[in-house]
Amino acid sequence: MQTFWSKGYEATSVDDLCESTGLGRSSLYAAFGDKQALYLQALDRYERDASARVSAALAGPLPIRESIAAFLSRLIDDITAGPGRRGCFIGNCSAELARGDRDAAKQVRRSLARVEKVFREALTQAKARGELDAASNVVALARFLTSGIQGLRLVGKANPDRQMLDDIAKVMLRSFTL
Amino acid sequence: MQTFWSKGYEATSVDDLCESTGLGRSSLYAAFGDKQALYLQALDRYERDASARVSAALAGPLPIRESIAAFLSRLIDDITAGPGRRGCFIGNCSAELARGDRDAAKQVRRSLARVEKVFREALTQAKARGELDAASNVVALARFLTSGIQGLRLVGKANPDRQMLDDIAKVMLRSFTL
DNA sequence: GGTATTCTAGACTATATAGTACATAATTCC
DNA sequence: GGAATTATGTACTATATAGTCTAGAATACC
Repeated sequence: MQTFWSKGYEATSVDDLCESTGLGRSSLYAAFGDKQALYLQALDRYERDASARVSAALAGPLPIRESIAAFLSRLIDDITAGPGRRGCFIGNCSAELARGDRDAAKQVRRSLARVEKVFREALTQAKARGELDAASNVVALARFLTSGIQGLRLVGKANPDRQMLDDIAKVMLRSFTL
Repeated sequence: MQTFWSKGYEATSVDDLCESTGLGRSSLYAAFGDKQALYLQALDRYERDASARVSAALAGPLPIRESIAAFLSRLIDDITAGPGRRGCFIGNCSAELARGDRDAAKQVRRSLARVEKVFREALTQAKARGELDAASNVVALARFLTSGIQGLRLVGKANPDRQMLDDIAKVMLRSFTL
């Protein structure tokens, strides 16, 4: 997963995968099928990790706006201080899948929908608690967040500048004031 | 440019480029240098086109919020009805190449900065005309738009669903009310 | 019109890559 | 402990690819 995430599908060779997994070629093919199958499994693993992270960030007792602010702040930490310039694996896949890989496209849609759902549910609860305007469209807000994260990670990949990313997050957060 | 845009760097072969340009191999190499040089030139061309499009969209007599709304609407038209699933060439490059190619990463930063600048200048003028809150941070707003477009194009690439993209644009626009 | 220069097509080279075959090593199971 | 099964290392195949080279066509120049 790390290797595909860092290098992308096309730029990752099976030899790279053997090295990063420590497996021989035969074992790799026996365990995961071909390169594309392994890619999809890596993507699946990433999806679970990522949606769990979002879920955990929103689960606390804090008001939703604070939770989202903390989540975005940690995201920016990761972009600027993490093992740089990898972006979001799902976003990378979406960008690269111009190749015409229908399976990968389907999985990207599923992953994005899953993240959107986590946001939507948290926002729905927050709205019920009165933390959001009663007229708020939680579906639209969840979609906005999902897309916004992709934007942050993508521009942050090319230019991991905290001030810039903080600016973006700050404007995003204004959509979640009561 | 079209070919690199549609297929990405790694997935585009020199044969593909010969076919789409109608040039033979020798002519291609003579005219543009190697594959990477041609890629950077294609990216440069895209940057000029894209920033000119943004510039034109914001130049009219309409209030800035209307201009941005119209721009986003046309962007969504393009994502949903255009020759599908290509995303933004700059964003694709950021996703694919920011990993190792320093030149490409630099050009992506420059392109994003150029778009940001176009937004910033238009927003500054709009603010002076009283179309934005006097306390607006036009730099942050410009960055937010630049990033937001990347997000739209990226999620729209995987899932060119107008309703979803309209939802996102709607929330984005709320940041530009007086 | 003929020579010099530039351009172009396609063969060619060297290399990298995905996937397979097969022999050997490890493990299981009785 | 030994046979049967499973896992693994490595050589191999077929193919694709970036970039070069050369012979010949097109063009420019006088």
